[in-house]
Amino acid sequence: MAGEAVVTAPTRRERARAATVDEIKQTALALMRERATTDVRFADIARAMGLTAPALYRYFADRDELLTAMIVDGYDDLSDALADAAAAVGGDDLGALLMATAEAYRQWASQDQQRFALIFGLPVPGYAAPSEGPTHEAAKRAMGNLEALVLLAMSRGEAQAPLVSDIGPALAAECASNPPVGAARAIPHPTYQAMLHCWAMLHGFACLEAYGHLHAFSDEARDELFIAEVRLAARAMGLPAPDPA
Amino acid sequence: MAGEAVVTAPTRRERARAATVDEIKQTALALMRERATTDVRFADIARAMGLTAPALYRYFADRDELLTAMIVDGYDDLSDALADAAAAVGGDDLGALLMATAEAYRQWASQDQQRFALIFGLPVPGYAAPSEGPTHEAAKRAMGNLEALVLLAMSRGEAQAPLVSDIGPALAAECASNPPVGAARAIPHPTYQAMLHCWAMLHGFACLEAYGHLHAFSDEARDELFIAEVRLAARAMGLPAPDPA
DNA sequence: CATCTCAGTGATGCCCTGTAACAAAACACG
DNA sequence: CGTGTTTTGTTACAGGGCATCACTGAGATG
Repeated sequence: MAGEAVVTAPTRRERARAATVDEIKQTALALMRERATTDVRFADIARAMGLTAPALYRYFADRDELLTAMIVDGYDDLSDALADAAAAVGGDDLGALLMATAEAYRQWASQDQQRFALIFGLPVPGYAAPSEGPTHEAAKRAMGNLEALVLLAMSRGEAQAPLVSDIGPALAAECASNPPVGAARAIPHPTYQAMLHCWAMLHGFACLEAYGHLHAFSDEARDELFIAEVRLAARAMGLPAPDPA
Repeated sequence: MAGEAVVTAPTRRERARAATVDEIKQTALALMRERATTDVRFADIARAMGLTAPALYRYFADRDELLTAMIVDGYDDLSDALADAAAAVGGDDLGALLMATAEAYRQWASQDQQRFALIFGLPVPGYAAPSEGPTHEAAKRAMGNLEALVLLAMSRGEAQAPLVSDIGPALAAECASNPPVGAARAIPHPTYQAMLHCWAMLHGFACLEAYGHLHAFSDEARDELFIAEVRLAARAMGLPAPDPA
């Protein structure tokens, strides 16, 4: 019976539906931010939208399904934020690119604590993340941004030897045979290792700051600290040290 | 009426009560681990203990109160784990001390994901962290361990110049006047900065690993990676590079 | 023994999730 | 325009967790 009209333009109804789905996600996010929690009540979302709770089940089978959708959105948004930041620099200065990407990661985490927690934190109470699912995608994409930077540096001949050159056998084997990220094969292992170092530092800083564990410092001090840390990481990777943004 | 017997030894009843309080927390933790969630149901805890739910309200006014207690315990336990790891090394080798402390942090996060999330993640659903409360304590204590190491290195004359020596004015001012951690005043600012770098890296690695975002690597590769990262951080701080554990 | 305190229970109210049966609006088409 | 279908939303309800209350029984106290 049905099965034909798949490629046609979205009908009026489909557009309305998509808008509602979006409104639900936005409302849920707003509630998360307001309550500083990733634990959203379906009933509250509905109330905030002037609906009754069961209505939402027309759009999401489950509370988990909503969360999954929001997590996927989060991936995309973070990816976009990083890409946009890099694009805004214009492709010239490698150090500036790194700094902009790092700063974008940091900003995103701080301004979107809830989504950051959704993506990188423990699974939300009831939510069981599909194992081997989108979680790995997030990690790969985040790393992918750094990776692109390093590849660019190598192709330009601006990359220098990373600070630590020894590397364990298991890590070397895995990077060569089954690289965790796309083009890892083309990156020298020590450099790859330094990239992971950079990511860990970046992620750690973002977590600590986003969750308020760095609030003993003023905003300015945190900014300075972050810049210095990115410069340090750049040095570890053998990339040119970025200027303070 | 009452108000005298405060310093006396705990009575039989008090001991029983303390034991029950402890059993409740242990049971809750076991359930968290089992279900891979920080969301514990009061009813389930009671069931697991052979009680009915209302009985727990004799010991904790609230689900939040239980969580708060568990968070505080978590701080202490993490602190202890780090201190124990350092103590087990015996005070000789500075590099080994750093490696042991770092490894303890990592281990604790991985083996105790739920408590790690409890301490360093977003506040649990209902729980509103008292601003300026125990959260800062956790951060200070974690940093305190690194701090002690650096101070030890300095007193022994084993500390070298950190890799990045420039430091921003705001950070310098705050370290001097109102140090976020105890003895920061006595530590050169660039070294202090490198310490924070180390902590961020450590925390980031712990988070990524504990929450499964590093599972693209085998256990061995992760071990090697971690060792390399700690050595890199040691170098950044101007400490002697630790041998692989 | 009489009394008091406290751990624990069953019953209860409230709220949230998710399902089911039903009403009404939007749409499709003769 | 009118009729039948799809979609959206509603109310009603079962299931379960949180938290309170009034009550019982056991252990401590005089």
